[in-house]
Amino acid sequence: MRVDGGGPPGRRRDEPARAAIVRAATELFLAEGYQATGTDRIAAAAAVSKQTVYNQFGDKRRLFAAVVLGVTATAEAFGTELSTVLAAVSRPEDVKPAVRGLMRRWAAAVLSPRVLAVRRLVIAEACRFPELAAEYHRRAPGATLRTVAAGLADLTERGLVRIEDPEGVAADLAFVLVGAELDHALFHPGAPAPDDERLDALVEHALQVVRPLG
Amino acid sequence: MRVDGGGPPGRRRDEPARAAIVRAATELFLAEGYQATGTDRIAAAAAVSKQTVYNQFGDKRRLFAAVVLGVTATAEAFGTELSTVLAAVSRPEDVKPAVRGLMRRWAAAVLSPRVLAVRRLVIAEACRFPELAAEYHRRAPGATLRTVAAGLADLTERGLVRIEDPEGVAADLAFVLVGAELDHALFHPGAPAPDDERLDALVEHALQVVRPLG
DNA sequence: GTCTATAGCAGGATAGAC
DNA sequence: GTCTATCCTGCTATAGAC
Repeated sequence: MRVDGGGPPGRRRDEPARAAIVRAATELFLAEGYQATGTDRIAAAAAVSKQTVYNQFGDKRRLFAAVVLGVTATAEAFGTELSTVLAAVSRPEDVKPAVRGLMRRWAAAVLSPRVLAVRRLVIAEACRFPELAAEYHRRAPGATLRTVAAGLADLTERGLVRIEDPEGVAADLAFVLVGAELDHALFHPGAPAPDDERLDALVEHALQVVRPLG
Repeated sequence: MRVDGGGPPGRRRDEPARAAIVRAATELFLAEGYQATGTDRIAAAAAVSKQTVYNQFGDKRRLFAAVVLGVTATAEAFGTELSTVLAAVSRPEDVKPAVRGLMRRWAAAVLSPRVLAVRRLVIAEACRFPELAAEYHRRAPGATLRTVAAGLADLTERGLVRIEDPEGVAADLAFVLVGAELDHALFHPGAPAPDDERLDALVEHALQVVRPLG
């Protein structure tokens, strides 16, 4: 068990180096890919020496793991935001607006250029980093899906909606909502993200198709 | 304009070399990825010299393009099969079994290990080969979707079903059918393909969710 | 822990004989 | 067109001084 501040005072000084390396590596990996990004360029972008990278992470694979697991933090933050929104619903007439807003932010997040780039990166290296890919999937898209399912189950328990299979409905909702756009975007990097009108249309369409919420 | 047989007789003899190289490169790219596969290993696997690879394709990028466009042939064959099946439906009571069979084969194809590997490969290189990725998407998943939409429109015109938005229904059908499995499989290489029971369950679920076909 | 310098190796692409 | 042999560049990872 480690207690913050229990170590020598100088120890916290090396965190900026690690953080700078992770930040630089994240941007480069997302832009150029894992294999095409040399440790030289990562070190230069982080303004440290190449050896510092190896001292901090041991090898390039572990740096990659740190990068991938690092970007899941935003997904976790998004998940807690989702559950907060759904937990705040108390009247039946508030369900629909809340779900609408939730889906809109969900779609915008999944289809954002950065999240798409992360998906491409992890999928690209899934064969070489199978456990890492599985862990990313569990932490990011999987966690969001489970959060939405839990929220729907909670709404059902509180009598605000009537959904028998929350996991199934959450999955249907997700893939009717963003499936086509996500599929297209993965193969069209650089294509513009959906604008506000498009996002609204996606939400309306999904609510129309997935009956228990329409 | 080129006429087959118009060239010197010896010309057709170099097609086996090209084909062998494409076959070998396809297997290696799918298994190891584009960047991780050296031209040396491709040449060895094709039982030709490395120089022959460069004589035939100029550089590695063009070989990659030949590989990716080559694997779309099976998708095109699948598309013609789909339209044949739907065009053969003549009685209203034959629609549902035909659609069921179609969806089953569709799901099995999309979730097959080989097609998944192709998806990972093309997505992995989408940033470096944007036009190629777009062309693959147009020829393979896009073409299948358009074929299904055209089939649904044809069934509607012949009064066998009543679908107002064939493109939309085809897309919803596709992503409710395979969206979750596809998403999971892309991040879990080596995971077993869905068995027959699972495929049947996917089909039933999709038919239940997408109303115009249930 | 951090730097400069370098080992060791594999990659894509080419030269030149046949 | 096909082969063998080679060039050169870039990579990951390490050595050794401070």
